Amino acid sequence: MGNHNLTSIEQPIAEFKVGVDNVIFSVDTQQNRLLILLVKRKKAPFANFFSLPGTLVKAGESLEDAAYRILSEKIEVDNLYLEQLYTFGEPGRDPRENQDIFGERYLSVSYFALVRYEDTHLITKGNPQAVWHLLNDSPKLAFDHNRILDYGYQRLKNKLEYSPIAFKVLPEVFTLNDLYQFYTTVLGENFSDYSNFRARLLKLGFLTDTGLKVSRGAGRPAALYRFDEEAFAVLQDKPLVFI
Amino acid sequence: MGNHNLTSIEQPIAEFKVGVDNVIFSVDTQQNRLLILLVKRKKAPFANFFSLPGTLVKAGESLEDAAYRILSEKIEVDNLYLEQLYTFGEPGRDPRENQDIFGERYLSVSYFALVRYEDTHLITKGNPQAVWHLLNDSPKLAFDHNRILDYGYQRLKNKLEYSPIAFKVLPEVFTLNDLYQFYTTVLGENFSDYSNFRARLLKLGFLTDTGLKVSRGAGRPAALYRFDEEAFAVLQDKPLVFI
DNA sequence: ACAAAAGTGTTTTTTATACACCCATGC
DNA sequence: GCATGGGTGTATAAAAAACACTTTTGT
Repeated sequence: MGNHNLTSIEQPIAEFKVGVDNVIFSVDTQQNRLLILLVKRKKAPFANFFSLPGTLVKAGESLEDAAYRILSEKIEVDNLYLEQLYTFGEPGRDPRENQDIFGERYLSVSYFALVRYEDTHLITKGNPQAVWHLLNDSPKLAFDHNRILDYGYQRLKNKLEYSPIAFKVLPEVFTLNDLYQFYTTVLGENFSDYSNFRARLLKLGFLTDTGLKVSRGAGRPAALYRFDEEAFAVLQDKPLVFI
Repeated sequence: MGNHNLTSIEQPIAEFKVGVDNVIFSVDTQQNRLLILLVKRKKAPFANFFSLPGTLVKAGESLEDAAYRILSEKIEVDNLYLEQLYTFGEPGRDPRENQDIFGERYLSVSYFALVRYEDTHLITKGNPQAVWHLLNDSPKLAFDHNRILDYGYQRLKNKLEYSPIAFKVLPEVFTLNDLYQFYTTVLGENFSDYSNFRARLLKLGFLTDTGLKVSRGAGRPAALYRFDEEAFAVLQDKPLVFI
C-alpha cells in the first residue's frame, strides 16, 4: 500500500497527469542580481507558498509547447533560451495523488529558461501572478520545487561555461564589461580575471567590434561588440570554454 | 483535431501513460565492440522491429525503479551505471495514442545505462528477449527510438570525458591498456595518444597500482590498477578531463 | 589633475600534443 | 634474438592564471 518498492508484476499501469514546471532565470545587469521567476500559490496544496511557474499538459500539446505557454502566461519576452531540464516522478511527490494505490500520479517535466531581464514584462492580469525573486534569497517552495530549482541553477552555471546562451539574452550590442558582469553575477566574483576573460573571448573570434562606443559616467568609453552567429557556427562542435 | 499548436485554454488536461525506455550500452573489451541492448517486438505497433527495452510505469513505482525493473527483466548484471536521459512527449509519438483528441498520450522517460559486459547475462526466458547489437550497425528501430539512441550515445561520449563512469564497469583491477581500449572503443581511434592518456590519468592520482601484474601473450606484463574512490572523492568538484 | 572605467601587455605556470625510445616477456 | 605489448621521457606549443601598466574619459 503505497510502498515504493512494490513493483511486482500484478501492479496496474499508473495513470499520470503531466506537469511542466519552469525554472526561469534572468540577470538584472544594472544591479548585478540573479533572479528567478516565482508564483505565489492561492490554492491548496501549499497555499501561500511560492512555487515555480507550472501547468498541466493539455491534450494535443507538446511538453515544450506547455513550457512556452506557462512562460507566456506569466511574462512577455522576446529574447530567451529554453531547454528541458529533468523529469521528477516518484510516487508521492505531489500531495494531490490519491493515497489509494490506484490513484493517479503527478509527474513533473521541468524546463530551464534564461530570459532577457530588461526585455521582460510581468503580466499583471491573470492569477497567480509571477514575481522576480533573488536567487540568493529564495524561500521554501511548494512541492519538490527547491530541488528542481537547485538542479536548474547547476544547469545554468554549466551552460554558461561551455555554451553561448548569454548572447541569447544580452542586448544586440554590449560591452565586454557587460558580458563580464553577466558571468560574474551568475558564477560568482572570482570565476575569472577580467583581463583574461576578455582575452579569451576575443581570441575565440565571434565577437565583432561594431566601432560604436558607449560612455557610462566617468571613465573611458567602452567598445560595443556584437555576437557573430556565423563566426560562432564554425566553432560549434569544438569544445568551447568561456570560463 | 490533433493540431500540435492547438493550445487554447479550452483544451482538457491530457491523460498519460508513462513509459521508461532504456539505452543500455556495454563495451566488449575482448573484441573492442560497443554494444547496445535491443529487443525484438512481437506485437503491433512495430511488430518485428527492434526497439529499446522499455516498460510502462506501474502504480507505486518510481521512474528509476521502472528503469531498473526493465533492466532486471532482460539481463542479470551487478556492475552498472544508470541515469536519466531525456523525456520525449510530443503528441503522436506513439501510434497507440487515439486519434481522438481526448485520447491518452504516451510519454517516454528515457534512461541511460552502462553495464559491465563480461558480467552481464541475457535472460533467455521471458518475452521479448533482449540481444546485444553492434551500435555501429544498429537497425531502424520502433517508435522514435533511433532518436533516443542517438541522444544516449552522445551522453555516453560526454560522460566518458568528464566523469568516471568507466570505472563502474571495468573489472576491479585493470591495466591502463584495458582502460585505453575502453575509451577507444567508445570515442573512436584517435581520441588521444596512449602515452598522453596514460600520463594524464596517472597524474590525477586516483588510480593505484596494485603491485600485481598480468601477462597477455607475448610482451611485457602489464601492471594492474585499481580505482581509488576516496582519492577520487577529493577531486569530485573540480572539472576533470579524461579525454 | 585625478579618479574611474576600459583596454593592453608581460611573466610564470600548467596542460596538450607529438613523438622517440627503453623494458620485459614469449616464442 | 626479435617481435610484441608495456612503459618512460622529452621537446614544443598552447592555454590558464596572476598581475602590472597604459589609455581615455568625466568632473
